[in-house]
Amino acid sequence: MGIKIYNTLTRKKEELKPLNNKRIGMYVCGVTVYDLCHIGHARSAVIFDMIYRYLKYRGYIVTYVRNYTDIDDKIINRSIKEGVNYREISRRYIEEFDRDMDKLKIKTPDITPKATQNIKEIIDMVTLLIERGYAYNIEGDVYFSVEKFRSYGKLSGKNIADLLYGARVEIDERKKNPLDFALWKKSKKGEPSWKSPWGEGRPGWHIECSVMSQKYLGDNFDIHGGGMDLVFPHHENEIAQSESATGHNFVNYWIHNGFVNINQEKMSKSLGNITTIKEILKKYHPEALRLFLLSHHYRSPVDYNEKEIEKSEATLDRFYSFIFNLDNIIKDIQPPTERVEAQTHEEKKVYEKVIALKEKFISAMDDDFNSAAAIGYLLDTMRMVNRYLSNTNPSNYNSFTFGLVNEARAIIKPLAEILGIFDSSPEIYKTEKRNKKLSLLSLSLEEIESLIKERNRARKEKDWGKADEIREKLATHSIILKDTVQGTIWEVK
RNA sequence: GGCGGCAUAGCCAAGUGGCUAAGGCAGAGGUCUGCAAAACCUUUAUUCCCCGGUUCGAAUCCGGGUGCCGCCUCCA
Repeated sequence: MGIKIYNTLTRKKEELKPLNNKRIGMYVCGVTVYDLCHIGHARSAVIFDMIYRYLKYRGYIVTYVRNYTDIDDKIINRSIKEGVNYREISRRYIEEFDRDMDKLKIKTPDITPKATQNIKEIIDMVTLLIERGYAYNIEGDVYFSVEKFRSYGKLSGKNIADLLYGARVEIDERKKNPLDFALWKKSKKGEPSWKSPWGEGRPGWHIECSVMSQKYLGDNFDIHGGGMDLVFPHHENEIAQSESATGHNFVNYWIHNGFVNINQEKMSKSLGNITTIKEILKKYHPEALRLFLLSHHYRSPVDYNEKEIEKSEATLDRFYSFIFNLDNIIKDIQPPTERVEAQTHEEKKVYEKVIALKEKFISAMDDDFNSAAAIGYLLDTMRMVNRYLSNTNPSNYNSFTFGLVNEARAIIKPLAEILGIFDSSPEIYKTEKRNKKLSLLSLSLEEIESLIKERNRARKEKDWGKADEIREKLATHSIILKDTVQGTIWEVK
């Protein structure tokens, strides 16, 4: 059994059958670069990054295209507001986007085209659509005629009559149908514009994705993705444009990710609850955000709040402690050359659990990328190994123990890499997390360390009162102390 | 008005016809510790919004009800 994908077009889970054997073309709508990216963008990026990584893990050769919409009303509005060229706005926010993606460990897609670099191709497709009778020019504005495309509405499950009935669209008397959408917009004075057969203007929003996907992936390709909200009208319009232009089927599998709410409310400018990636990463480790997002099925709506991401952070801590323990156990040991058979009932149980992880993980991911279930299996395995280790006296560790630990590490590592979490070394993770938290504190590193020294002097003299006093003082600054055999270590809560 | 989705423990969440209803957080008990913390172990839903039906068997399928949400306007 291969990978099954929920296809928005058919509303069913379907087995993935690529057009070209092991090759897969995947296009995901990127961002309009007019502002900082928020957690909703992060979700889409993380989800499709996970899908991209997983498809590659399963042996597919994926060509992943994600565009930048770098010309649009919103960009123009912002440039007018700030009194700078629109290119300055798009350049700035592309940079910000790339920085966010980098921090979230999003793999860079194979191709990241920009709309403004494809103006010639856009004009060509609009010309073709006019020639074929699907589009018409009115005083320099070119519209797509939805009535000409027979299956308009097939992706979103709507039809033209229903859409018109409840429509809140502005009526433009010049359009043949109120639902007709712009392929090319005549530019106003001072706006960015390109020469075209219809006069100076710029592309509409939908046409760029039709053009860029076709250019890099061909007339018909495998996967097209984006946020749930893009189903209508954006993706519906893409289908209309592309299928009208080529005369045949456009995309085989449509994948859409669910939305992120903030404290049970929809994110919106008017509510003032837009939570940017930047803001979140100031306080929390990027892997905590990834884990939070991937712990929910990609199609479900997700409610973001600080309590939830702190839970994810706690899980991450636990996981890295686990890896740290494993690493310590096998640190000074030569890896066993022969697999040692499990002897006791308990050994057999834990060994089977470890060996079964990979298959379970894959079967969860094969089933419409169920990363939440996959993470569950990972944590379940972790608990089983911990149980075995806690029931075994370190002095009784034998070649089975070392073999088991080795095997567990070898199985977990590549699976964690698919999710982009549990992927770092425990030391790096700890340092990154500590530095992040420390930057939010009023205490400096030196102050903390000198207080710890003072406390340890008091402890030596068994002055518990003073020692506890210092510990509490640090606690009020969110510094948690742990007295271990190796000495006192500290962490920022 | 049209189209679509969701409802599983205190909370988050997987599971869509049959093995003990994953996993996480919080709670309780324990190991460790000067006391803690962290880490680790154990434990926590006879039941899946309600009512009816199909079936040998339903959280899962069907019908009805209730509640929540999304899209139809720029939006990831």
